[in-house]
Amino acid sequence: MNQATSTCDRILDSAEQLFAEEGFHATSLRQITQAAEVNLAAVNYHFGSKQALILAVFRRRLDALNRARLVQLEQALAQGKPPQLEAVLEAFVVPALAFTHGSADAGHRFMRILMRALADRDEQLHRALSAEYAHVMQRFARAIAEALPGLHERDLRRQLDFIVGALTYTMAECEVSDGREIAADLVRFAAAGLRKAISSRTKPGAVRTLEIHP
Amino acid sequence: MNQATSTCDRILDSAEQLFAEEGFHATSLRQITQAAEVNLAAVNYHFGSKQALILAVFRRRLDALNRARLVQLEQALAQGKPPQLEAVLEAFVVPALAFTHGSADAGHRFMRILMRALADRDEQLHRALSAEYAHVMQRFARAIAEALPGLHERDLRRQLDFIVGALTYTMAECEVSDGREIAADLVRFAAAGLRKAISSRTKPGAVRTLEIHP
DNA sequence: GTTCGATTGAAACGAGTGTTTGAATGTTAG
DNA sequence: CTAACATTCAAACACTCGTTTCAATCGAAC
Repeated sequence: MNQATSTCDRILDSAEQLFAEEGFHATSLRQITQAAEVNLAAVNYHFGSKQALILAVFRRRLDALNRARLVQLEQALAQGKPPQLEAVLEAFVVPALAFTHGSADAGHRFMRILMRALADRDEQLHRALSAEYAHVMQRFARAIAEALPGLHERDLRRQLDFIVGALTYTMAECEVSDGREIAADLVRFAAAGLRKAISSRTKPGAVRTLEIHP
Repeated sequence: MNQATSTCDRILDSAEQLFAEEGFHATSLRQITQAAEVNLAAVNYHFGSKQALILAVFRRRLDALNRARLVQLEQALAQGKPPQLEAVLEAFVVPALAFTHGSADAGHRFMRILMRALADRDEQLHRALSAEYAHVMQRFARAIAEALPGLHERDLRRQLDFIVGALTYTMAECEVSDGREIAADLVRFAAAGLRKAISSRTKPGAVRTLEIHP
């Protein structure tokens, strides 16, 4: 509203960076406002409280990330009647490393924040996370169920947790430059795991199975 | 040294529980000492500092966990010349939910702490974690390489990260009672992913592949 | 120019933090 | 018993935290 970047945005940028580096509780408002070159009281004036700032930092990126995921998912669904499993998984994984709005490693930073939030037991933050994610996860679960008929929804939900865990941990831990390669590996890894889940679940006694991956 | 549980142990128990529920930075020494019914100064007397207490909480469980993993891995390796992939993965996954020394959900609690530590950027804690884990991970990587000849070590390391992420996230997030079932699913999931990785990497152009799971 | 609302600024508030201190207490060996 | 040591205790230390307050400043509408 005034200069190159508004006070609100400068606070959000600095908070995002410091939260990723130090954590939510370990980062003080004085660190944030000093890095953002704004007054200490600006945080409580614009956001109300530190907790509200944390949520705001979250929503800004998570909205964009999940929107990008859904867009790519629609593209995948539009291409084939029974959607290609790999295309669905790519729609979930690839935007996680490509949605960087600002600097090049903003995605990496945010993944670190996301992992902190998942590890955190903060109720309010957890509920806000679920609210953002529940719709998206359900949409992807449905798409995967279409691509892999025969997989029970209850099992599917757990497999999705595996993928979320692997994605979040790996993206937060590894080098930024390897992002694309990691995503490709994870898609392959997850696709194989999902296909095995269906064949094992439908025939639990069969140890010798045969799979064809088109 | 004196009663049913020593001061040190009571501090470690209370700290572990509170760290899992609230996080490292969000938990104060006064909360811990009050829950443990010991004097505030006891922490600094017995452990030196809060940071040292965090490391102590960690080492106590992680040592036992990784020791149990290696024992089960040796059993798996002793059974077959080329080790069974599923047996190797079980040796990594199952102890994570079975190593509970004290109360029934101690393992669940510790997984939450472990996830916090992985998310945390604290250098000292991270180095301590690597020191505990590096040896174990290398041992498992070698075992998996034996079970799956043809898989490059560089790729294997990344697949292991996927498994660690999936295990930590799922164990920390889900119900305690589902532990055994989750472990079985994760082993199946990971085994399929690893087998696909080797076949995809050796023949990168081949989209139509065939797999037999003995 | 004046008025009014929104924003920024410097300073203080009260509460909570990890840590230290020094005396009191318990425990063991000579 | 007593000396020496390890442990516990209550109190205080110096500091940082998130939040609040109130005056100063800005920007437009009248």
